[in-house]
Amino acid sequence: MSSLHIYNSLSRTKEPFEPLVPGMVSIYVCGPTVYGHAHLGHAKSYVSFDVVVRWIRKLGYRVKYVQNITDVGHLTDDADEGEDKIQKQARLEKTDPMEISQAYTRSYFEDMDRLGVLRPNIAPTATGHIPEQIALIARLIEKGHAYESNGNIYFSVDSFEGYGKLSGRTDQSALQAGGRVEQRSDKRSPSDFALWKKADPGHLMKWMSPWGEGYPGWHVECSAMSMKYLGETIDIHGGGMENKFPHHDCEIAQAEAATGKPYVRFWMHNNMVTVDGVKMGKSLKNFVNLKDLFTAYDPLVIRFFILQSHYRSQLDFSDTAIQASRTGLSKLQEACRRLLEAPAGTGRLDVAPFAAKTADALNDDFNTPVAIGVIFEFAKALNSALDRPEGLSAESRNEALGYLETYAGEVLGILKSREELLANEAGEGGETLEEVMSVLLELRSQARARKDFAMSDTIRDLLIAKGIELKDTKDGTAWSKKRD
RNA sequence: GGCGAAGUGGCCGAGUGGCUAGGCAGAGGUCUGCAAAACCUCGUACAGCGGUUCGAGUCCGCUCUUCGCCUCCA
Repeated sequence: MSSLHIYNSLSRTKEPFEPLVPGMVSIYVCGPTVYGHAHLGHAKSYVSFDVVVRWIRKLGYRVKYVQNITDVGHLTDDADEGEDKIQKQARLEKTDPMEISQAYTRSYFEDMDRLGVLRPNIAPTATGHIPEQIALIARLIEKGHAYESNGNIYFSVDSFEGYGKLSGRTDQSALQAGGRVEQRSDKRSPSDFALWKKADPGHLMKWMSPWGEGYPGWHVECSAMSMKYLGETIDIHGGGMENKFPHHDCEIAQAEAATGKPYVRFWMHNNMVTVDGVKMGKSLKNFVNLKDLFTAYDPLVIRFFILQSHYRSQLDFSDTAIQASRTGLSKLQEACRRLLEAPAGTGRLDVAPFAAKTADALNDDFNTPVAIGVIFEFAKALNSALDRPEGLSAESRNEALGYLETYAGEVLGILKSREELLANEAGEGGETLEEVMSVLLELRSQARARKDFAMSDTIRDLLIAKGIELKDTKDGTAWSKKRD
C-alpha cells in the first residue's frame, strides 16, 4: 500500500506526509463566521476536511482537530470600513450580537451533524480568546512588527520578510498599482492589516485592551488559537481557497513574526462551490442554504455529491447533478443491504484488491472521487457474486461487509448503518406495517401462483402509488419504501 | 493590471505519457408472467493550433474561453 501524500499549497506540490510529532497530527481548519445559516460551500469545506481527519485517524494517528468559530463580527466592506456583520444581523433580527452568534453556531453544528461531519476536538470561539489575541498583538508590538496608530494596531508588512509567500503576492508595490486597496491615513503602508481596532461609540462587541476599548482583527484569532491549542508549529492548516490571501498570508506573518518558527507545515485549500459556473457566496445572492437543501435531499446524498469531486476542484451545483448522485448512492446502499440480507452460500469474493485501491486513492491527496469509483466497482463485483447461485460464503460476506463499513462507512461516511439499511420503516408503526405488508405480499403471491397477474399487478401498482416498491427475486418478494 | 486554477463523451466527474476511471442519462441483451432490481454489451471524449516523443487527454509553446483571489467570504 502507498503512503499518505498531501498537496501542500505552500510548495504547490504533493509531498509525503509525516507529522512533526510521531503518531500525533495537529490540524487547524478555519471555521465559519456565524451570522447566517450554513450553505453548500460550508458543507464542501467541512465534509472534505472531515474525510481528511477520518482518514488520518484510520491510518492510526491520534488527530487533534481544532476548528474555530468566528463570533466577533468583522466588517462588511474591507479591513477598515463598513459595518460589523454580526452586529448588522443583530440589528436586522432585533436582538444582540451574542444571541446571533450563539444561534447560528448551534445552527451550524446541527447542519454539520446531519451531514455526518464529526465534531472537532476543540471548537474555540474568538470571543473566548480575547486575552490570547491581545497577548499575541503585544508580542508583535514588542518585536517591532506592529504599531499603534489612533488606537488601532496594525501589522507592519514591511517588517516581515516573505509576506505573501503562500498566495504568491510578494511584490507589495505591484499590488497597489491596479488593486482596490486604498491608502488609509493611519496605516504606514497600504498592505498593513489591522490586529486591533478601536471601537466606535456604537460598536457593541468590544473589549478592554492596553490600547483602549476595541476588538480584534479577523486574522489574529486563528493564529492565536491555533498556537494555543496545537503549538507554534502545526502539521496541517486547512481552509477555503478564497482565504489564501489575505487571511492565511496574514496568519503566517503574525505567527512567524512572533515566534520565529514555521507556523504550518502543510497548507490545504479546498475549492469553491459554483452555481452555473459562478462562485456561491454570501455576498452574492446565489447561495444554497443547507437547511433548504435538506428538505429536498437526504444529507447523506449531499455529502456523497460533495465527495464525488476532489476537494481541490470546483464543484458545480445543479439539481440534475445532485439527482444523479442520489440515484448512484442508493445503488450503493442497496448493494450493501442486499449483502446484509443474503443467506450464507459457498462462493468467494476477493476483497483485498479493492481495499488496496481505495486506500491508495485516499493516500493520494484524499482522492475521494477515485475511492468512490472503486467502491462502485466493488458493488458491481458484489452484485455479480450475489447473483450467482452459490452466493457468498460467510467469510467472504464478512470481508465484504468489513470493506464497505470501513471505507464507505467509517472513512467516507456515506453508508447508512446496518439498522438503517435493514429498517423498511423506522419509527412508529413499523411493526404493524411489516405485518400488513406480509399479508399483502402473501395475497399477491397466491394470485401469481394461480396466474392471476391482473390481481398481482394491481397490488403492486397500488403499493407503488403509496411509495412502496416491490422486487420479485428468486428468494421471494422484497419491498422497500421509496425514499428520496 | 497582478497572482492562481481550469477547459474531458448528453450531464456530473477522475486521470501518474502507452493499459477500462466511475456515476447519471440513453441503446441493445440476460433473467422475470410482466415489471423492478441486478448483471452483460455499446459511445471512436479529451478547447484550438503547433512542438517534443516510437507513442500525449497527460510534457512544452502560442491562441481562444471560463473561473477564483487581489474587499467580508468555506
